[in-house]
Amino acid sequence: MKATPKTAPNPWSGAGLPSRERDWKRNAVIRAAARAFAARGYHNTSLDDLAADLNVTKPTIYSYVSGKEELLFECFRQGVDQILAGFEEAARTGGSGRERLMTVARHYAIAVTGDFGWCMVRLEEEGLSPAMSQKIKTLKSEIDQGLRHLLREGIADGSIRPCDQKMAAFALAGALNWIAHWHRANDALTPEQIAEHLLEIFELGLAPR
Amino acid sequence: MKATPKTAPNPWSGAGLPSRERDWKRNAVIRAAARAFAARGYHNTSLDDLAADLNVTKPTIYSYVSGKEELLFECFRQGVDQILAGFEEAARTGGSGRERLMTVARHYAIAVTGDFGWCMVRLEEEGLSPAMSQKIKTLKSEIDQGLRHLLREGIADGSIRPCDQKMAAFALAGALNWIAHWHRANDALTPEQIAEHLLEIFELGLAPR
DNA sequence: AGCTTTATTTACTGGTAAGTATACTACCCT
DNA sequence: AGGGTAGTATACTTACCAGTAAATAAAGCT
Repeated sequence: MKATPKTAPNPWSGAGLPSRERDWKRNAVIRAAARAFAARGYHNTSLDDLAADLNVTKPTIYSYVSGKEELLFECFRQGVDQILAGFEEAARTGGSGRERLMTVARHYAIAVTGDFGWCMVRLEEEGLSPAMSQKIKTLKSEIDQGLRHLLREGIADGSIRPCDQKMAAFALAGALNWIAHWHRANDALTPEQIAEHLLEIFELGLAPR
Repeated sequence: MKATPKTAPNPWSGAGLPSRERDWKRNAVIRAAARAFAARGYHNTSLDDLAADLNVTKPTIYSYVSGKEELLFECFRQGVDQILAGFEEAARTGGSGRERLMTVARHYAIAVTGDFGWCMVRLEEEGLSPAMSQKIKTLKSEIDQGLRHLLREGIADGSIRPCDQKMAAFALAGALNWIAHWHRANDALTPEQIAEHLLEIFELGLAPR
């Protein structure tokens, strides 16, 4: 269990620390956790490991989050928030259903390749408290419903071919989530480019036109 | 950690056990492990839990497999084997690239919704021994290459529109793997039907024709 | 200065689970 | 029958790790 390379500056690095930075520190903890979970997996990352990454000891972490589960959930939520922001932007910018779907997909790809992508995609409810499990399901379902809604609207406005929205939403989510499994930070393609390519495949299909 | 309901008959249930059933028992262990991992997650399933599912004690499990890691790998491999069998069948039956892709997708969907689906899709190399990790990567890559190959051939024979094969293979694998996350055993759709629906989306695309 | 609060550490607890040494049991072979 | 062998169980060791109690240090206030 070696320390994750920390690219972002560490708030504990120096000595003098302005005091209301509590939130900033909390976020640093969450971000470091997300990186560590992505690199080593949730169960293979002990809070002592994480503390070491941050040059801090375990009880310090407990002063920012209630426990490991909350840490995981926060990572999950930050990732989901980025995706939900995509839906909001799509609603703001408007356009056809297909165009809005593209906007969402772009945000989705960025979120999924970011620090929180792993937590978002890989987090399962197994072994988590029922309350937590429920919150996660709700957020996941929100994304699913958002996709279906966009598909429906696209079909209504003629920008999307009539199709099984449930299946199409699953296919899209699957393809987008899967990016987290194969994308590497130094990949030749940017998340935006990946989103473009994937959406092109979904739009045009595999059969010759 | 309650016991997984065992639908398949348990080879220890009775008393008299024909002796050469060693392989059958080993497979029962692996299958039970796959079910338990899928239900409760790998890290949340102790070998004692698993042993209890089988009405046996932990050392017995160790007489069939070398440890938890091997157990996991066997589950993974059995799932992958089903998918690879799909490629073989596709090669046997022939047809256009697109038709063969459909054959593979059907097998894929069946594999992914089966007992070993979870292990196959969710297994990551984190925290596994390097040797194991390598074997897993190799098998995964074999599937990926198979998909790309089929896409290439489909493009060559004109049954598939020219497209980025790498991206298309990732999109397909993602959508197919994702089935394991949302499909439930009592789902209205059979794996075959799911494969049909998904492939239709991929073939025709989302844009109106 | 001294008193209070907040941030962080050192040192511990309790529980869980992987893996193992050893003993027991039952079948098989001659 | 008696000795071997495969399979299974009991009971243990070892390690790890989430979470906590109590102590210390630093910053702020009056």
